[in-house]
Amino acid sequence: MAGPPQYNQWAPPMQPDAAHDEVRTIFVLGFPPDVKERELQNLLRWWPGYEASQMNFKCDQPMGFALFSTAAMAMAARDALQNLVFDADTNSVLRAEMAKKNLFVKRGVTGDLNAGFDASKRMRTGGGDYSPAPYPAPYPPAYPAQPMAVSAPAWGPQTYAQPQAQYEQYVSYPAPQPSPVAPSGYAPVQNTKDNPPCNTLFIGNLGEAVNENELRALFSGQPGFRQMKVLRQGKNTVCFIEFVDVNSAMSVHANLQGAVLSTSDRGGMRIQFSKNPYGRKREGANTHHEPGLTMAPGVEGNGGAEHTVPPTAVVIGPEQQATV
DNA sequence: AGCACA
Repeated sequence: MAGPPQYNQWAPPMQPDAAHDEVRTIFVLGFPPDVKERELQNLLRWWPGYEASQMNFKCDQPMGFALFSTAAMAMAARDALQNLVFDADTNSVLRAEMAKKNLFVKRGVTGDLNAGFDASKRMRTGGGDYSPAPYPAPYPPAYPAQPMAVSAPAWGPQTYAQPQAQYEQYVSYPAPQPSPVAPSGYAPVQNTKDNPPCNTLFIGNLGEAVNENELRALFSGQPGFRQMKVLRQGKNTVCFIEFVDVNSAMSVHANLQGAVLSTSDRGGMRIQFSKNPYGRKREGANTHHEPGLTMAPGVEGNGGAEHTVPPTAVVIGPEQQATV
C-alpha cells in the first residue's frame, strides 16, 4: 500500500560503477510486522556477496530488500532464504524473489558529501555493524517484484533454521550450495512416534509417483546433506537422508516438515529421525562405540558439538572477525 | 505410521 512515496527526491544519480545493471537485489516477504531493519541485516550480513539491505515498512507488510555483489550471489541468497521460518511463534515464513530493480544504496545521507559513491563499499559484507545505525531510516525501495502477492504458508517449517555462522573459522569463499528446490507448499502432517534426533532422516508420506530426482533436488541442496537412499515399498516410497551432523538433520526435520512436492498426493511429507542412522553400527559389531557421533546433544553421548559443518561455511572477512 | 545401507 502506501503508494509510491517520495521516490523522486532520490532520483538516482548515475552511479559510475553501475556497470552492474544486472539485478542483484532480492526481495523478501513474510516477516512478522514487528521485524526490525537490523534483523534483516543480521540475517544476511554473512552471506557471500552481501552489500546492503533495507526493510521497507511502508506497505501493509514489511518488505525486505538486499543487495548483493552479483546476480548469482543474490540468487543463492534468495534460495537460501526461501521458506525459512523467521519466527515460528508468528508462523512467519520467508518468501524471496529477485527484485525488479536494484536496491538503491544511498550515500552520504549524514551530510557527508564526500562519502559519495563509496558508500556501498562501506556497507560491503556487513560493514554495518552493531554501532548506531549505519544508515538512517528508510531509503527509497526498489519496487518489489510482486508488491504483495506472496503470502506465507499456514503450514511449514517449525523452527528457525539459519545457516550457522562459523565465527571462529576462516573459510574460503564458499561455493553457494546447490540451490534448494522450494517445496510447492506445506501441509499439516502427523508426526507422532518420532525417534530421537540423529544424523539421518526418514521421509515418509510421499506420493506414489515420487521419483528420486525430485527428492534429490530438494534434499541435496540442504545444508549438511551427505547422501540419500530411496526405498520403494509398493505404493509406499520412503527415503533416508544422511547429514553431516545431527544439527543439520534437525534443521531440515523442522524446515521441510510437511513439505509438499509436485508428486505429493496425500499431504505433506512426514520427516522423522531414522531408527537406524547412517554411521551407527548394527548391534554388536564394533569395538569402540561412539554414540555421540550420531546422537543429538542431550539425547545421549556428547552429541556432535565438536563437529563442524564445512558445507555450510559462511564467509567472514577479517574486519568482521575483529568485531565479532 | 512405511526404517536400508554400512
